[in-house]
Formats: sequence, structure tokens, C-alpha cells
Amino acid sequence: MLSKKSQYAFRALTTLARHQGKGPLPISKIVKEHPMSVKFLETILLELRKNDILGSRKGKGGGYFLLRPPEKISLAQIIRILDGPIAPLKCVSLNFYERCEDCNEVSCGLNKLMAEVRDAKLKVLVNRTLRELI
Amino acid sequence: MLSKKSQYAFRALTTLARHQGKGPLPISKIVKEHPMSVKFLETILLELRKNDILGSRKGKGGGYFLLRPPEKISLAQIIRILDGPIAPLKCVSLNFYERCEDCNEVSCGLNKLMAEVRDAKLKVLVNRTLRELI
DNA sequence: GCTTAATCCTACATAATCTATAGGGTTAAG
DNA sequence: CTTAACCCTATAGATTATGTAGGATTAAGC
Repeated sequence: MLSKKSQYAFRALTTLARHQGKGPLPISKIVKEHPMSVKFLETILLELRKNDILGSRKGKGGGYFLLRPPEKISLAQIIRILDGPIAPLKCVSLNFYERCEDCNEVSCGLNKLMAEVRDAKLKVLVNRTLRELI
Repeated sequence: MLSKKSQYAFRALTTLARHQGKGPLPISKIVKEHPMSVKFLETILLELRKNDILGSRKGKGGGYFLLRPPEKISLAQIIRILDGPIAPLKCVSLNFYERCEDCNEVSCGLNKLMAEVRDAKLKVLVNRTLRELI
């Protein structure tokens, strides 16, 4: 399940995508379109900025903006930043790999099937971008 | 991400699937193959029994057994019982549907994309069964 | 019948994570 | 100098995940 963080992020990103190329958009404007806690959204957008999805400008007239065009930002990138692994198990994660302690990866049937699930999810999440969200 | 509950369940179910047709298998035997908390596994198997995946026999010589052959038990069934929805959002869940409060489902672009993710996951999880886990 | 070994039931404890808030610091326009 | 914005980090509160406890019930086999 998507976290609230990711859900809120997608809403805000939709607005930012529609506003793309028109300069920075402040949080105050975003929450007018999508009612939610300003402070919570702030931490979310900050995290997206630290991960090079968003840029920002401080001070009056400042705000956030996409660093790339919407069609270059996949849903997978956003979800990985805010929710972590897309794979159902760390031991088959491409970006958050961790070894299983108590199951042998070679003989474990589950990881093979979960790798299939991972690929099925990625096929959608990598190819779908903010463009499709608008 | 799969919960520990589901992970433990799949390990136990693998053992039960291999033992299928040979009578009930007690928890004590299962944990010998897969070291884990007996009590925790007990609650898991109980939940699977209440959801008609497993049968049980009480008393000495008792234990658990699959109610159907392994190839008739999909991974999706198990995950839904122990982890809930397979869809990334309740508003696109087939088995755990709940209306979104603060987004319009008709115009919301996210739910369409998340329905695609759901279908991609289901395609694997419905067609893969305990048979493939052995 | 008694012993033993099993499931059944449910409440609770503990830990981890998610969600949200707080409070101030920094920056820049006008 | 005022105002409006982002920046940073800690922490509170709620929820969920994980695991434990303790006994009740059942049935086999001697």
C-alpha cells in the first residue's frame, strides 16, 4: 500500500507538473488545490528536493518546481524516495537489497516469485510518469 | 513489502505442501525445518485455518494440513488473508475497497495507474501457487 | 481413566513505523 | 524592515507489526 506521504506527494507533483516552466510554486498555493497539512507537505517536498526531483527558491516569491519535465519523472522514482523498496522482499530489491538471514536465496522459491512481482510492478511504475498523472 | 507473517506462512505452507496427503503435520515438526517462534506460527496457521486454507486435527497425532492441493492455492489468497489488499490504494482494491475521502475517483489520475499496478501484481500472484513454491 | 501432545482462543506486551506537529532559522523581494 | 517563502531537526501521537502468555479443549494410546 502507498503511504500517505506518497499519495500527498503525487497530488502536489501533479500541480507542480501542470505549472511547469512558470517559475516556482509555493506550498501555500499547492495546499489550496489539495487541502492537507502545510507542515507535513513541507517535509515531503523537502525530501523530494534532497533527492533531485524538485528544485526550490527561498524567500518571497519563492517555491518549488520540477527539475525535469514531467515525462522524465517516473512514479517508481517517487515511490522509492518516499516509501522505499518496490520489491516485496529486500532480498530481491534492486535499490534496497539486503541479504536474507534465515532463508537460502538459491533454494528459496519465494524470492524467485517475488522477483516476478517486482518486475511486474516496475514495468508499470518505471514507464508511467507524472505526465500520465495530469 | 511482505510482512513477516506472510513470509513465515509461506515457509510453513511449503512444508505442508510437500507433506500433502500424508496426514496432519504438527507445528513442532514445521518449526524444526523453519526455526521461528512456535506461538507466532500458531496464530498464523490459525488464521489460515479460519480462512479455509488449512484444516486441522486436535489432540495427539494432530496437526495442520492443506484443504486443497498446492496448485489450487494461489499466493494472492494467502497474502490477502495475512497482509490485506494487493492493490496500492484501497480505492482500487478488488477485495478491500474503500472510497477515497479527499480525491475524486473519476478525475484522479493516480487511481488509474495504481489499478494497472494492481493488475500487474495480480497477474503473477493469482497464477502462481504453492506448487511453484516447492 | 490418565498422560501426553496437540490445536484453540484471546488478551496483552513490545517494538517499529507512519503521520503529523512544533518551533525556530535562513533567505530574498520590495 | 517587513513579509513570505523555504530549511532543518526533534519529537509527539497514533497505528500497525511482531511476538508472548496462559490456559482451555481435544483426542490417541496405554
